[in-house]
Amino acid sequence: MNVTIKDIAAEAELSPATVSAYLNGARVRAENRDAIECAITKLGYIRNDYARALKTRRSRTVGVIIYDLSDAFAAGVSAAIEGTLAQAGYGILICDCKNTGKTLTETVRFLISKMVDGLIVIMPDSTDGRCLDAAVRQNIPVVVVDRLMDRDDITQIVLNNREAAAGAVRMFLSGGHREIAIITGSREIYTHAERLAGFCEALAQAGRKPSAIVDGELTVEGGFRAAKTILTEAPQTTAVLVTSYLMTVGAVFGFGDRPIACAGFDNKAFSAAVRPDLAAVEQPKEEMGRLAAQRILAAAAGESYAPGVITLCAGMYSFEGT
Amino acid sequence: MNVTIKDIAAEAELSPATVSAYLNGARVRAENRDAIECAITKLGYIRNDYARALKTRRSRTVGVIIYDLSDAFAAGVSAAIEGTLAQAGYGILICDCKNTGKTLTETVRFLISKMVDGLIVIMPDSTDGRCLDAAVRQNIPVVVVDRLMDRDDITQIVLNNREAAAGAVRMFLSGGHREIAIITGSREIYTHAERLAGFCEALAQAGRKPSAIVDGELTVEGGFRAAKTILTEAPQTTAVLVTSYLMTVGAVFGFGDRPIACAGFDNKAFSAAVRPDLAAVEQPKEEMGRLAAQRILAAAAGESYAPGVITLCAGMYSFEGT
DNA sequence: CTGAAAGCGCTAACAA
DNA sequence: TTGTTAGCGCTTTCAG
Repeated sequence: MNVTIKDIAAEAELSPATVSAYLNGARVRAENRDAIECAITKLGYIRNDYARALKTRRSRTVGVIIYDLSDAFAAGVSAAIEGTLAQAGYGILICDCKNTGKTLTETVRFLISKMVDGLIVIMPDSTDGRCLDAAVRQNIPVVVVDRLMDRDDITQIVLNNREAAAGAVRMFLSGGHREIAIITGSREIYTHAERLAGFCEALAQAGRKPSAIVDGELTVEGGFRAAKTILTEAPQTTAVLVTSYLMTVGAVFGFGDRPIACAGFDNKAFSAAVRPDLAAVEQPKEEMGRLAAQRILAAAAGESYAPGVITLCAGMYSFEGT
Repeated sequence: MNVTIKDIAAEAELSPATVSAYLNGARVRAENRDAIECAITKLGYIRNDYARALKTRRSRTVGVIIYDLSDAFAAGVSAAIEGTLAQAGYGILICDCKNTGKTLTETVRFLISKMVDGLIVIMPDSTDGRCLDAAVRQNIPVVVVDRLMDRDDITQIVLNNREAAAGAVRMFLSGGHREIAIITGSREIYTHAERLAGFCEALAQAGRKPSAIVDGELTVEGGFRAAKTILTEAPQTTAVLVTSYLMTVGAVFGFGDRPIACAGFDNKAFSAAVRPDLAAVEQPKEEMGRLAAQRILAAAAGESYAPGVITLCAGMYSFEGT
C-alpha cells in the first residue's frame, strides 16, 4: 500500500488535517513543519491528486483534443498549451482523434469522465459544434483553436486567414506579378476555405483573376504534384500561394529551378534556412496555445468566463526580393 | 452539482451498488437494465473516473514524458502510443520537458501524483536513469523509448541504430562510393552516437575511413550548413549519411545539384515524393509506440512485468539507383 | 440478482 | 494553530 497523508501524520505525530493544511500553504508551527518535511522525505510521500481532485472538484488537468498529433501546427500549439499549463501545475490529457477513430462527442465524454477543468479543441474539420454540448452543460470552459464554430458559449481562437492570404497576394502584386495561382486544401477545412477566399478577394480587388486554383493533398507529395499541375496547365503563372507548410515544401521541389515566386504558411524557418526567396506567412502558434491555456486557467481561477472570438494576425516574412 | 451514480440509482429505484455492477458488466434483470439506461440518458450521467480510480487504484491513464512535442519522431511515437492506449480506454497525460523546464525527477513525481498506471519516456538526452527511481519504487511499469539507460528493472525499446547506419554505408560501398561522409548530431545523444559508431565500424570493416564527420544542429538549417562544410572541406565526398530527418532536408538543399548520394533517417515520405534518389532509413515509429503501450497495458492487466531491452530493426529504402 | 455499509486519500468546516 | 468529523463518487465485500 502507498504512503498517505495519514502515514505522514502518524510519523509526525500530528493530525492528517494539519498535514494537509501545511501542504496547502497554511502556516504551521516551525517544529511541526520540520517534522512533516522530515516524514515526507523519509517515507517518500507523494500527494495523491485524484483524491484531492475528488474532494475539491478540480483535477488540475485539461483535455486537449486534436486531429493529428503528428501535424506540426497542432503539435506546436499543443506544446505551447503544455508549457503554459505545466507552469501552473496543470497536466494535459491529449486525445488524438485521427488514430482512435472515436467521434468528438465520445472523446468529450471521455475527458469529462476524467474530470478535466477545461477543454481545448484543435480540429480543422467541420464537425458540428454540438459535440461540445456535454462539456458546456457541465460548465467546463471550452476553447476551440483554428476554426470557427457556430456557438457563442465558448472561446474561439483563429488566425485572420483571409487577411493573411490577401497580404501575400498584395505582396505579389506590388512585386509586379500578374499571373498568380494558389495551391490549397479541401474547402471543408476552415483555414483553407478562408485562405482561398482571401486570396480571391485580394485579386478581385486588383481587378484580376487567379491564374489557377489547384487542390492538393496536405502532404509534401500533394504540393509537389500540384506544382507540376500548375506548370502544365497554367504555365503563364509567375507567383503561387500555398496554403499549408508540407505542400509548400513539395511545391518548391516541384517548381525546381523555374523562376516562380512562392509564398507559403509556417515555412519561415525552412525559408530562412534554405530558400531565402520564399516568402512565409507565419501563424503565431505559441501565442494561440498560450492564449487558449490562459483562458482555461482564468476560468479555473474563478474569473468569469467570457466566451467569444479572438482573431489573431499572422506574421509576414518576405525575405529576399520576392 | 453533478449527476452521480446515486442519482441514477434513485431514478431507477435501485441501489447504487446495482447500478455500479451493471456499469461494470455484471448481469442485471432486463427491466432494471432498461431502467438504468433510461435514467442515464435522461440525466446525462457520465461516470466519474477519478472516484473510480481512487477506489480501484487504477487510473486508466498513462504518463508520457517527451523532450519536445514538436519533434516529428516523438510526435509519431506518441501518436501510436495514444492510439493503442485509447483503444483500451486509457488516456495519456503528456509532459513536454523542453518547455516546462522541470527536471525529469519532478515530472515523474508529478505523474505519480496523477496516479498513472504506467510511464513512457521518450527522452533522447543522457539524463541519469535514477530519475525513474520513484516510479519503479511504486511498481509503476516504465518503458523508455529510443535510448538505453543503465537499469534492468524497466523496459527499453531502441532501434538497432548501429546496424541501420552500417546498412546505409554498405549500400554506398556496393554502389561504388569510396569517399563517404556523415552529418551527425551531438554525441551526448544516444541515437546519434550509435549511428556514428555504426557508420565508422562499417567503413572500417571495408578498410576505409570517413571522408568527413560533420556535426550539425538538429534542424534544417543545421543540415544545410553541414552540407556546405562538406562541400568546401571534403570536396572529394561522393556520398553522405545524415543522422536526422530535418538535417537531411537541409543537406539536400545544401548539396543542390551536386552529384552526391544521400541517405537520411525518417525521410521516406519526403524522398518518395520529391527526391527519389535519396535513400532512407525508416524508424518503425508506430511499432515502437505500440509496443511501449502494449507493455504498459499488459502490466496493468496483471501480467508479470518483464523488463528488458527490445531492439528493433529499421527499414531501408533505397529508391532509384543510389 | 440486489442492497447495506465501509472506505480509497484527501480537504473543509467547525470546534477546541 | 491544531484536531474531529464528514464526505467527494465510486466499488466491493458480504448478506439477503
